[in-house]
Amino acid sequence: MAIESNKTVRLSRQRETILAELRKVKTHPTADEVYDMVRRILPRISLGTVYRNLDFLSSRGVVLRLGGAGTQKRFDGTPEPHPHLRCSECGRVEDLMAPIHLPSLAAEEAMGYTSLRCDVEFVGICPMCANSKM
Amino acid sequence: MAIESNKTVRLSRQRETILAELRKVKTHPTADEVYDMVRRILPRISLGTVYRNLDFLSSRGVVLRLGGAGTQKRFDGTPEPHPHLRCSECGRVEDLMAPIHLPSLAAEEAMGYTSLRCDVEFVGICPMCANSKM
DNA sequence: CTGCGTGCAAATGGTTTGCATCCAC
DNA sequence: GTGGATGCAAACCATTTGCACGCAG
Repeated sequence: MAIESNKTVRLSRQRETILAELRKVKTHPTADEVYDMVRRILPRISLGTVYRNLDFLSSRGVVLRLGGAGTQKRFDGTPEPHPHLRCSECGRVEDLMAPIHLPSLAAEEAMGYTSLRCDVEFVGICPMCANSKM
Repeated sequence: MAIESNKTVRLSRQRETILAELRKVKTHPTADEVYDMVRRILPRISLGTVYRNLDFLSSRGVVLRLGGAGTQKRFDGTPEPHPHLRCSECGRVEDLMAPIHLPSLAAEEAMGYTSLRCDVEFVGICPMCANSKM
């Protein structure tokens, strides 16, 4: 789980395609959705490979793995942390357009934690779900 | 999934105990850990009941369900949103002591979302994990 | 050539659910 | 007495993993 940079990194067609597809969209797809997107290009790719590469890419900071409130994890082709807007009903996640002042922590407030980054997520009900609820 | 307040709410020994135990600790236990805590008092309680009640309580806003970056969900006996500190290695979650200015969103920035709340989570490596890594 | 990456399928593990029974109101 | 809540166990479903083969370097 630690950072190991001493292995040869290979650029397979699968890995390449997964990253390209993820960067192509502005949504924040689940692994399953990435699988669907990539399968249109590489029909024989397996879901396991998608998971492995999404893991690989996010552990290197190339993409962002969004933990979030829902069950499934979602992935973001933009590696810089930025605030998200999540619908608690349908689980959809989008980028927040309004610029937000990201809170940061002084060293003496971090309680000894290192490599700190900050996740900000606004959770609410999206217009579509608000409609279908009444 | 919508808010329904027209049903009789019953206070079972199990529900009562789960809430009491959750409020008793300052940690943010997983459902499994809550199960262990409550089982010391009600040995015959089932894990399913714990999940059902944690669900029930968090859907009513009595406790907080922390989505977070890890796999398992964690629960917080304090219902008011407040920033958390999560270790990316061991998954432990604690409250952030330093007061943080919680970002908020003006209506015109919310992109039509309603019932907005803001989750802020600092993710880093806790002192214990930092040690055992080298 | 080497060994990292893949496809496939089975295994895992947290969470949910169906059903008969129980008990709070 | 009645219907919400429980215990138990099976079902779910996203994610992970073992293994033999394939291909990038």
